[in-house]
Amino acid sequence: MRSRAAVIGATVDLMVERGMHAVSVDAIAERSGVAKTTVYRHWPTREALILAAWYTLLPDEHDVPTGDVQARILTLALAFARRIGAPPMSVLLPELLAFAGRDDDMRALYDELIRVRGKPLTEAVAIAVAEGVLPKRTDVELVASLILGPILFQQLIGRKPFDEGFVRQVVTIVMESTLQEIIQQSRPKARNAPTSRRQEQRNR
Amino acid sequence: MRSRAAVIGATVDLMVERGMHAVSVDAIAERSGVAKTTVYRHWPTREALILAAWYTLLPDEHDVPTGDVQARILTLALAFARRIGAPPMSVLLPELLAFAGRDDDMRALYDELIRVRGKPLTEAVAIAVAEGVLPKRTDVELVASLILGPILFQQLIGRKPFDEGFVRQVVTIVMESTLQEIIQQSRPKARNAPTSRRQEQRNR
DNA sequence: GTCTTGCGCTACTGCACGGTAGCGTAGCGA
DNA sequence: TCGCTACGCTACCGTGCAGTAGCGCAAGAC
Repeated sequence: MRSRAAVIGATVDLMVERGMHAVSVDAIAERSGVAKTTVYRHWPTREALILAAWYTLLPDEHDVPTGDVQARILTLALAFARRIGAPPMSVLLPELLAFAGRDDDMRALYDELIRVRGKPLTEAVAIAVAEGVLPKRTDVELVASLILGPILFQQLIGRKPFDEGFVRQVVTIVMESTLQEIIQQSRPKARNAPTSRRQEQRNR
Repeated sequence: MRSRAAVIGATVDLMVERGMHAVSVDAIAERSGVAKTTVYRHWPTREALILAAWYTLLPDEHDVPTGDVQARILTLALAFARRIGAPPMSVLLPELLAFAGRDDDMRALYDELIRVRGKPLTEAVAIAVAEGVLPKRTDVELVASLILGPILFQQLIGRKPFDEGFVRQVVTIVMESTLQEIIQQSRPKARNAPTSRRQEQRNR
């Protein structure tokens, strides 16, 4: 049983270095110093091993930061930025995303990751609403997207390094926006419909 | 020369279906009805073929929408949302992102994609600034991130379908925000520094 | 002592894949 | 008619890789 950790560790390392699809069991055995046969004694297939390695990367159900809501939201946004901006996540997240579209197990793993990672922030936003920091009827999910989206875009798409000032700025803009009446659940539930046409020409 | 198009087409199809890394030359030959040897007469290696197929997916330097700036920005945001929300991009973008971190050719391809795709929006935002729709000294890149980020987040990370109302809402919030004094190039250039500490406690 | 657990090692099968060699041929312009 | 271009086809090589078989060994439990 003492070989499991070594194998999982080597697997994660190799996934980051070469990509999930390019990790061979032979390479894992060599890197970990564990015999290939022993690897197969613990996991039935290569896929199962990769999946198991991935699950060790999921966070535990959490050390939520303390302090007032504003500070908490900022802390969570900074943590998110730091995490997706550096290995292993900066490398593995796109791959996981790609595989989640094709493999059911990876899809389940991904959903779990999003669920666990997303909860603290949406909860914090909900508390902000409850405490009156954000107006009633605020669309919690929308606010989360408005905060995390730009950070994701800058770092993952723009490949810019982590920038604390940028994160602070985004959080401030979203939280302080006096147009928050718009950030509400008032829009029609119609998804993908050409119907919605409410807030057009508001040009000055 | 009449076989090139068939080969490229089959390559793109297979990339979407199986992922870039899982496309074999044998499969391409079979799918396209072109002999494997002929494939190698046009492209020296598998990698070169994959890259060539990718380059056909880049947009031409553009049909920029017309109309006033506000409408133009909205149109561009909607186009972005539609594109990344559906195949082939919904599947291929994460893979390209992953490979761009490891392969120099893919990196160059990716940079080109971002450059061509990103230009119209940043230009439109710049025009909006010039015309006074957005305040002077607005940080153009920041505004672009604030618009595209949430859309990307919703669709790619959240795996939500395209939602026109959502896109409209995001654009409206960013464009109409009266806190736009903050959306400016005033923050220090210090990247990654623990220095910036300007807009903390603004709690009410 | 002996039994069990966990592991190492060598050797092997089967297969998919990248890439090449060699030969044949349909079409087209001069 | 000649020759050139673009292509098809069959066959092949080498290699890397998933997964298996079989044997042996050390250490702790009892």
